[in-house]
Amino acid sequence: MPFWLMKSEPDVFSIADLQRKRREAWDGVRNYQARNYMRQMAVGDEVLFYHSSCAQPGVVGIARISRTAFPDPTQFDPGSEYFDPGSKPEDPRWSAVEVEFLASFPEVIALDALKSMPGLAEMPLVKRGNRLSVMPVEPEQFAIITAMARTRTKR
DNA sequence: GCCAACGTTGGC
DNA sequence: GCCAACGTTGGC
Repeated sequence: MPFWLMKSEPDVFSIADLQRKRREAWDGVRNYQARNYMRQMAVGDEVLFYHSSCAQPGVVGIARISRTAFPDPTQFDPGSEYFDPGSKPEDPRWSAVEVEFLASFPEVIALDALKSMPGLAEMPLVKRGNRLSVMPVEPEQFAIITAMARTRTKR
């Protein structure tokens, strides 16, 4: 089962928001590489939920894909900040998926901690200058991060 | 708020 | 198709 990591600014949409709403469309992605990854997602894929552009950036929980890629409605909405006048309804440029809440970690797995793990060195997330907001995660990497979350819970 | 890194745009 | 200018991301 494939695994992914998706970034969200908690001021805009946090893991607590997802927990409360249970399911939410993941829209507004306007990067082709990220979009292409979203189009590869399958129902049941697990997602590391990452908080970015905040006081403590890091992985904060787990979500699950509950609907595969569909045309992102915000691209056709002139009132949306994600409106894309170049995208045509007959040939939508941008995709969204739907995610479902699975778990919220009791503590943030901080970016610092992720950077210090040798097994995570190949993740785009920890590489300098990388800004990708949706990325695949190797099963081994997913296991390391969820184990970090469990270790923290026990202390 | 700063700024490095990177993606996109648009003139040529 | 090149590439400079510009905009955005995201950690700090």
